[in-house]
Amino acid sequence: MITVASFNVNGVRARLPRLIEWLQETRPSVACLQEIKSQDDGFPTADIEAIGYRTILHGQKGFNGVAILADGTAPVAVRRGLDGDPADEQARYIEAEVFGLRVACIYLPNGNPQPGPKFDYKLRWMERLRERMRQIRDEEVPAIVTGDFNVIPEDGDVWSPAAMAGDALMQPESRDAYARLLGDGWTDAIALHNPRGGVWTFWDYQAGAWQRDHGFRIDHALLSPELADRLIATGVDKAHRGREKASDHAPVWVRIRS
DNA sequence: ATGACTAATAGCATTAGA
Repeated sequence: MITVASFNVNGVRARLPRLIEWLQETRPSVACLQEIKSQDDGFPTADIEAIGYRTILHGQKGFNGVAILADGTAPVAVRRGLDGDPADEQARYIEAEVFGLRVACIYLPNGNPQPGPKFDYKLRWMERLRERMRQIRDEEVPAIVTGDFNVIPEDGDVWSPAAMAGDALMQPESRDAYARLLGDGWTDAIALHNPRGGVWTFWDYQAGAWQRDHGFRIDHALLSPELADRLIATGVDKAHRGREKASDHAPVWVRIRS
């Protein structure tokens, strides 16, 4: 079996003890990290190699940044960044081959406040992502696109649709763009296994959101048709959100047949 | 009605997050 996990760590250096213990406790085959907030130079590669993981990165100073870790083997990078906007310098996409899978790790733009240039950037980025995902789909390979999508797909994916109504994460334009990805043949693995919703992957640091279970589902795992057939299980490592100095996201994972 | 909290920077206040 192969487990592919995704974890928005909200700063890899600030999160290093939590990240190391999560890797050791759950031992995913592949771990996709977002918001490492680190350049390649500052990434704690040695600490991660010391527990048996190899890393490839698309880093950036201060913000964003994505990485793919693999247990005992080095992921082979396929690309960093998306086509369609040469001026875009934000590190939000990395894609690799590992364990016979194509794995894309994404950190989709938040888009707040909306309307505005950040929301426009989000929607453009989603169209660029769609183009790449259509290319991957057309290769007919077992593939997973996972990470922080910053989209609440349905009202059942948020503790209070009313409280979040004005947020970029659940605007109709954001949801429609996400739905188009699924319409191209990708399967939302966590939604498939939780059809009634009510599963959260993010709880804000503010207003006691964790204690009140005021969360939403924005970290997703999308499977190509060739991989969806091999899906065994999905999960959210919710308990890790409640630990000391936790990220505001919990890790999510899918387990597939080898 | 508002704000709440956290991380990174080369800024000890500001930006960004979601």
